Amino acid sequence: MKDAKNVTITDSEWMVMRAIWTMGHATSRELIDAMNELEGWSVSTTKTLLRRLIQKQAVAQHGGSRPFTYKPVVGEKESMAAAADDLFDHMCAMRAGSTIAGVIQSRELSRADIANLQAILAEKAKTAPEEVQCNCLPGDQTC
Amino acid sequence: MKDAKNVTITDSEWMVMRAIWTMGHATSRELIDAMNELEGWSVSTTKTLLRRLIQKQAVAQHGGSRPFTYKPVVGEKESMAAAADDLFDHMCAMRAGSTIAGVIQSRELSRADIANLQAILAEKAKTAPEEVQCNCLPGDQTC
DNA sequence: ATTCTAAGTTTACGTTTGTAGCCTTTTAAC
DNA sequence: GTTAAAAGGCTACAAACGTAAACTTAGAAT
Repeated sequence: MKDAKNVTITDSEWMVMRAIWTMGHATSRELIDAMNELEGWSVSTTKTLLRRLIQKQAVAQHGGSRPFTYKPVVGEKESMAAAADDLFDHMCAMRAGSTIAGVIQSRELSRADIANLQAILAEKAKTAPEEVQCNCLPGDQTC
Repeated sequence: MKDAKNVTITDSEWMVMRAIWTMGHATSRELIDAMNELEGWSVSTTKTLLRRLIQKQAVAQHGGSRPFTYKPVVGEKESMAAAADDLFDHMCAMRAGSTIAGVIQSRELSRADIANLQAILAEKAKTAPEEVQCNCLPGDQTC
């Protein structure tokens, strides 16, 4: 799998990627129909997005003749991690904790998810610093 | 404080907001200097971003005469929560857990942050479902 | 009162994004 | 073999973004 870190997927493209990831592989027809149903997009819109995704090598065309099959090149998990990292990179490091707290509260998580997070936190607690510094401006300060 | 949900802050604008949030309030001069040091931006660039932030009412101008003082209208915490929610809204609900796990692992968290997250998780565990459904396509399926 | 300068305002411009129409090949059907 | 319907490709176009130059006005200094 290609490194998702180097591919920036836009909001609209993200919708197409979700469909492809879920389907595993799909023809343009299937994607066009799915996007039409999901987002109300016209045929052209999905085609354009698909083309752009191929251009940025997030998706690849397979099969020698029409209709081609389209498959993801970047993984879902990696792409999501990259997007999340990107977001948190833009935010104050000091506030990451409370932002994560908000996300956890607002999302549905399975028992397994929660157990996993608890394990990670327990491990992380061992080496956690007393404070995290604000990294918004040069020099130390609190935001 | 204005509802951050209704204001979309772009990546560049986000940098300016961080500075304003951290400073609490600032003159354009202070912001221009900070952005120049932080991002290497020209005077004009910071001025443009500031204007756009005022336009979308994320920042307000204060004081009757020059130089004006600029203050945040939207809160940092709310804006971060809105941005995070926006991100997770675009992702498969089924993968939220592992994405959060990735974030927690890659970010620095204070002891207090961790304790807080643990408390939230303990509470959430009480009513957690066995599974979270994929919500990428119409109809049930797994991605 | 005049002038200089910092602060603020207008305009600009290439790129990306969201959204979509139209043209051109294939393949499938007759 | 000719034709119609898909699939694919090319073009378009307004809005948003990132980045910045040029112009104008209001205080500050003389």
